Amino acid sequence: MDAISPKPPTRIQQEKRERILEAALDVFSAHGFGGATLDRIAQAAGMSKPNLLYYFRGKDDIYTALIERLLDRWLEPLRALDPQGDPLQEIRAYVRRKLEMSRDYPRESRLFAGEILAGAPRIMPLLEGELKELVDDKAMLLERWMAQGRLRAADPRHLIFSVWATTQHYADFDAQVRAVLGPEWSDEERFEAAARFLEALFAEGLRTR
Amino acid sequence: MDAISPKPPTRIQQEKRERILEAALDVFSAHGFGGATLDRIAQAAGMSKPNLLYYFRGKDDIYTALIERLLDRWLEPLRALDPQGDPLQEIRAYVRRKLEMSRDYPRESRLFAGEILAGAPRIMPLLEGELKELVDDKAMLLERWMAQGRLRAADPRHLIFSVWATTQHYADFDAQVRAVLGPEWSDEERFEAAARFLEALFAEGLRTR
DNA sequence: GCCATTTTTGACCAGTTGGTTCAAAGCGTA
DNA sequence: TACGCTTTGAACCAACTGGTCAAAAATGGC
Repeated sequence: MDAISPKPPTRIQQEKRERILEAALDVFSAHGFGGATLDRIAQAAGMSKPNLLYYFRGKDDIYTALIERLLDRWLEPLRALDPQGDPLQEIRAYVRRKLEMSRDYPRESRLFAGEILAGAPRIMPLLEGELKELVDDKAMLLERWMAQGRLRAADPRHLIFSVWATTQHYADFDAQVRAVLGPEWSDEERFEAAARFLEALFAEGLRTR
Repeated sequence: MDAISPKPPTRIQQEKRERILEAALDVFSAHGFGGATLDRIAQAAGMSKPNLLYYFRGKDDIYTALIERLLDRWLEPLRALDPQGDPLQEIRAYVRRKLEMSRDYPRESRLFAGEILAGAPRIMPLLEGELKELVDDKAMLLERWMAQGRLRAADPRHLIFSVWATTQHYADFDAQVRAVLGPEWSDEERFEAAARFLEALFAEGLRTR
């Protein structure tokens, strides 16, 4: 008897769960939790609804599985902030990595944004635990850099917020960004212009004179 | 016969519509369009559902009425950017006003964010029209200031995006901000710290050396 | 090829949703 | 008081929702 893992998932189970999560990411990120339906997710995954419910207990189960899997990847860029590196270069690299994530994983960003927008009812413990600890840790690092005069003195947590806000904006508010810029900008041009602007803003805004 | 306005709305009609919109703002901003129900809005407005539907044609009608009414107030701070003023002071004031709106009208901000997040299906024409025109206009003003050397050269549209993103973050992602900062910050302290940080970031980031 | 297990599906269900019906109840005005 | 118009709510409806069930199909070890 194996109490911990009575039945190791088969290859087909993993594949199907993966296909479902991929489809659910599409649907949830486009319509929100309330606007998404199991039928739609099942159709997008190319299977029947009962079949989908054979692999997941229900709508909430799929949703939470998606979000939990997300958080790790989402925090990776902040984790990579290196205490040994040059402060301004580290922040610049952080901004760039975060912006790349908005470009490469916009659906994930929107899913996350929708959850927070609704008050984060399903992941509040994660935010108050794992996320807060990481931010507290990196805030201390930033404060150290500021005390050493290698970075302009400023509230480190609000600095982190502003990086999140500015970079995720290009995924979460993509519709607005496109509408305002007009159709004459390609995806690459938009990304490059945003990267240039944000790197300069933070570099100049945080450089000690 | 009055073709334009065959029946001027009575005082009671205006009051009831107002009460409904107020209640709908509560419900829509908290649960999103899909998650909101007419019953809930009717209950929040203190009336029966058929009564509510006597004043509005349907769920969409309420939602669009809310959003359209919003846009004007939302753009006011950007409109107030004064060509005669001092560039850095104008931007600083713009950031402060926008942040005050996040503090004073968080439900409106979240409603708007939800709409954009879903791809702005109902207000895309407004974004491509009114909003784009205003941004184009103010971008020219910023470019003029930059050409005069009164502001660091940078992409003016992405500058506007970054002001939107950083300030609205405190309304739209309020749940996350609170979770990360912890309970020991009062609303005023949070707002003051955010204002200080953002004003400094943009002032230093855009100042010519 | 046989059998137990896993995977898939069509049919179905109870609850909720946006929206309607219609008759009763206000309400201003003469 | 009597008349028309506005306002209200109980009951109702069709469509859709998340979720179930039992039986069929596919799979895999022997």
